[in-house]
Amino acid sequence: MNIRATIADIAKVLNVTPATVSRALNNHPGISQETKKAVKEVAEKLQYKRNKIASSLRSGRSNMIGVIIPSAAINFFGEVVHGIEAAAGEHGYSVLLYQSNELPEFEKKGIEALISAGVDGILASLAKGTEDFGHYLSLEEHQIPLVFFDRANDALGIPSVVVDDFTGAYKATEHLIAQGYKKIAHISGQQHLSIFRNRLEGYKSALHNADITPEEDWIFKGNVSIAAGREAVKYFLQLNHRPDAIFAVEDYTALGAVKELKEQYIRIPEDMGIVGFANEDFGAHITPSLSTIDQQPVQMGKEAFRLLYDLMASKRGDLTAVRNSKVMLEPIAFFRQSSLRK
Amino acid sequence: MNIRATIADIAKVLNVTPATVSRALNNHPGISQETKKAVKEVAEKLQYKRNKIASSLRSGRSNMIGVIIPSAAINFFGEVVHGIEAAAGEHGYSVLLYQSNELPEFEKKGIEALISAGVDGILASLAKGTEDFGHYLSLEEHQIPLVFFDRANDALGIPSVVVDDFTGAYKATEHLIAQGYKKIAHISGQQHLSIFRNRLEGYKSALHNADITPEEDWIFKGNVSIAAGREAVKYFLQLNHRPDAIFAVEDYTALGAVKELKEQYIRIPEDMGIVGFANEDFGAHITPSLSTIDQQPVQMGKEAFRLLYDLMASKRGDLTAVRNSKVMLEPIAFFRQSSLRK
DNA sequence: GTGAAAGCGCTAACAT
DNA sequence: ATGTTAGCGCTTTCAC
Repeated sequence: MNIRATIADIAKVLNVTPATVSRALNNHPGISQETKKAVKEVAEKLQYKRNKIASSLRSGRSNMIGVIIPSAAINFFGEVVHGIEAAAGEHGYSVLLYQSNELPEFEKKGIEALISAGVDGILASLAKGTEDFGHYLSLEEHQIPLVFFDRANDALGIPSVVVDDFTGAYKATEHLIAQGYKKIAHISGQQHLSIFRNRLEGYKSALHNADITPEEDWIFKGNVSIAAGREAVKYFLQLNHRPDAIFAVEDYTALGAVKELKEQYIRIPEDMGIVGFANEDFGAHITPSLSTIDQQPVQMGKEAFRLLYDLMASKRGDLTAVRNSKVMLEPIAFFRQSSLRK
Repeated sequence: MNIRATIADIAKVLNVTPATVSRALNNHPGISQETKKAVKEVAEKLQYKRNKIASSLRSGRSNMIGVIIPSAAINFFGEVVHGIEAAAGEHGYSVLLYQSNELPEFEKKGIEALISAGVDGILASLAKGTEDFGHYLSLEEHQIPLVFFDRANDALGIPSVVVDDFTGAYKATEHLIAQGYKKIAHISGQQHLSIFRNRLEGYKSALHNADITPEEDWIFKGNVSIAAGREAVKYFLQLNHRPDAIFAVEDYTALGAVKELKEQYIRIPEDMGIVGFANEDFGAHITPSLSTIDQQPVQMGKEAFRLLYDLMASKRGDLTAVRNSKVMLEPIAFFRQSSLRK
């Protein structure tokens, strides 16, 4: 069986037309059960596999979606992709993956590649540095639906799936307060990404509700990286009113903070409590193990696909229904050694 | 510009035929320079993008390759993918990524999906559990070239790119000997994967060359996981001649060992030296930091693509030239706290 | 150096 | 319930 069987081959065997075979294979309504059965049997016997290329060309749909992630090396995104793949698979969609490597130029190239690969829709999580969204907006012209997950920008009116960052940050901060920490600092991220802004707000709100007025100095605006975590710690340690706890916007930043603190022989959690965000794999393995907020990545992937699926279905129709829709997932707290001093 | 420009549109503007435009765009020899220039200018102006679907259908080539990895969450594979993407991009190829999640069934599904997506070639790294290679061998029937990277099986006669595992293991073991460890154990992996077998051999060889005769007990055959590392340690610790160092087949296994040792209050590296393999991200972050062997993942990805590229080029031609070709990369040692006691 | 014509494999109007 | 026909956009003989 060296050459692939086509619809015509099946048609010939059964003395029907290719159109009938196509319809049978696609479970069209107006085809008799017997014909469907017969067609499928022959297809099986001939090891027929649908030629997606031809199908796409004719139908204008590819049953492929594109996914753009900053980096597959970040565990969280790997998990989201699992969720996406699971949901996509259920609906007969394949997933094309692209890594932006946190670079806007790569993002742009990725989008172009996905467009010309003929994907029916795109799921994306923004690179940290992306501030110009032109390449994303261009998808509209191509009638290719787009859904953001995790790293979204609310101002664009593009549907998104995120964890409830505000609540997550609130929980983290509240927990540090409950552990008896008094001067809780925050290492924040790029403010053009909604998720980072919302975490900052959640942090502020928790302090406010506990009648704590944060010093200006307690908020360090970094760029979300191990290095930023280290810098932030250096900065905090030379303050007059040195903080006694840090809520970091994200686990890698928290990791940088932990490393720096250890090198400076500051005890965690005794002298400084730490909570991160994202529940990255390494958090459970480092010493002390890292408290963090889980973002339900698999669930996030599934929801993101579901949203995109609806958009693709209603493509030429009522887009406004899903416009601006935003799915929020509940964050789950994992408190470990780095913040448990009681 | 809502609807995509086609070759026919360009042809109309220039009063030539679509065939000429196609040839100009593809830099065919028998087309005048002026025509090429004119065509390309109009294409630019009309924002023409080649419809890859149509192109694929007609030419039988898609300029896409598929990559199957066990898990994007394993850092190493993410890096390899970077390398693949870089090399592929240079040659105008896009990359379709599939995660097998270490499950042979998913591997099979992935291959089928990639075939029907019309990829021109496949790069794959085997799932740990894969022992039946039928789905890979079926690619031959489809004339789709295949190259393994990292997790290969030599017996299949399929070209592969791997790090020189023997030498890497040798270096790791030699280093432990140099650090004064006397009873060096090895946690091994599934023996049907060449890389794991070769690491075992490298380990044995280094011991042999140092006139150390390994006890039978010192080799623990695990399944490459954190859990396996823990089990191995439990096993080693109850031996009469308890080992004083462990060379683990891979970093996650080493991590399991480290965790277990720490829980049992056995000091690393004083009482037990540890070396892993793969240079996973977390290795630099845990305490103590993990000694390991880097596999040059980016380079590996680039080489793998290059091999596949050659295979795709010589598709109908002389396949035997590249048959069985095996690229070996030099492993690079990173010795950190977990094995440095001098 | 360029044109004419055919067709990759499939699907979707329009018939019947 | 099925057949007929046409064509998605491109590439590739075969002409000239």
